[in-house]
Amino acid sequence: MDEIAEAAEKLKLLGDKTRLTILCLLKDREWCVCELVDVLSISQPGISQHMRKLKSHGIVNESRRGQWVYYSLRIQDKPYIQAVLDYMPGTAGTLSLLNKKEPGQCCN
Amino acid sequence: MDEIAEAAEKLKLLGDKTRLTILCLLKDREWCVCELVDVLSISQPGISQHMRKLKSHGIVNESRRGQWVYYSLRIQDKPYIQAVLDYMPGTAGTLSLLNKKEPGQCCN
DNA sequence: ATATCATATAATTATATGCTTATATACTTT
DNA sequence: AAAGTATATAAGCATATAATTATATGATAT
Repeated sequence: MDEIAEAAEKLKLLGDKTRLTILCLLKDREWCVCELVDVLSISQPGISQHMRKLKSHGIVNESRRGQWVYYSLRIQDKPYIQAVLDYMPGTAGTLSLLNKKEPGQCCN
Repeated sequence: MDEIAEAAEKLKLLGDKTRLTILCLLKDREWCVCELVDVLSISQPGISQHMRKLKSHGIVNESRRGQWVYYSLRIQDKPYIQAVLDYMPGTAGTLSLLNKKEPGQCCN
C-alpha cells in the first residue's frame, strides 16, 4: 500500500467523532475502558471496538493491569497524527465539550 | 457543532484515498476536472462528487474558466489540514505513485 | 440554432461503518 | 470453586459511503 493510501486509512480512523474524542482524552494521560464508558455516550462494547481499531493501526498502546485495560497514545512515529492532535483540545477541554467531569474511581 | 466534531468531519474527508490523492495533486497547482479524470482511475462523475464534497467543506476553491472548472486548495485557515498535507507528497510524487505523467492538454 | 465538449446531478448498487444486544473471556475476591 | 467485575467478541441492523451508469446543465464553436 502506498504512502497516500496508508495515510488515508489512518485519517479515516481520526475522522470519527467518537474516536477523535477518545484520542483527545488520551492526549494528557492514559485512560481505561471503564473511564471512557463513563464519559462517552456509547456502550462498553462500542468503546472496545473503537479501541481495537485504534490499536490494530498502532495508534494506541494497550496495557492490562489487574482487571483493567489502559490505553495510551502511540503517535511518536506518526507526525501528521501528532500535528492534528496538537490542534485539538486535551483532556480537560474535551471533558468540558462533553459536559462531563473527570470520571470517578471506577478502576483502582 | 463542537470543535472535535467539526475536525472529525473534515478528517473524514481526508480519509478517503481518492480524495487525499486529489488534495496531494492540488498542493502545487490548480487542476481541472478533466486532468483529474485523466490521472485517477475513477469516472468523471466520481471526481465531480468528490470535488463537491471538498468544496462544500471549504477545502477547495472552484473557478470556472471557459468550459473548464479548476480547483485549488483553500486551506490557509485550516492549520491541521495544512499540517497533514505538509507530510504528503506533492504533485510530482503523487503522479509517480499513480504511475502517471502530467496529463496532456485536455483543457486550454 | 445545433453540435460538441466539459462538468454536474440523479438514481442505483454494493460495501463499509458504527451502533446495539447478547454472550464469551479474563482477572479478582471470597 | 463460585461469584463478581471488567473487557472483548459475535451477530444483527440501520445508515453512510463510494462507485457506476444515465441524464441534465453549461459553455463554445460552427
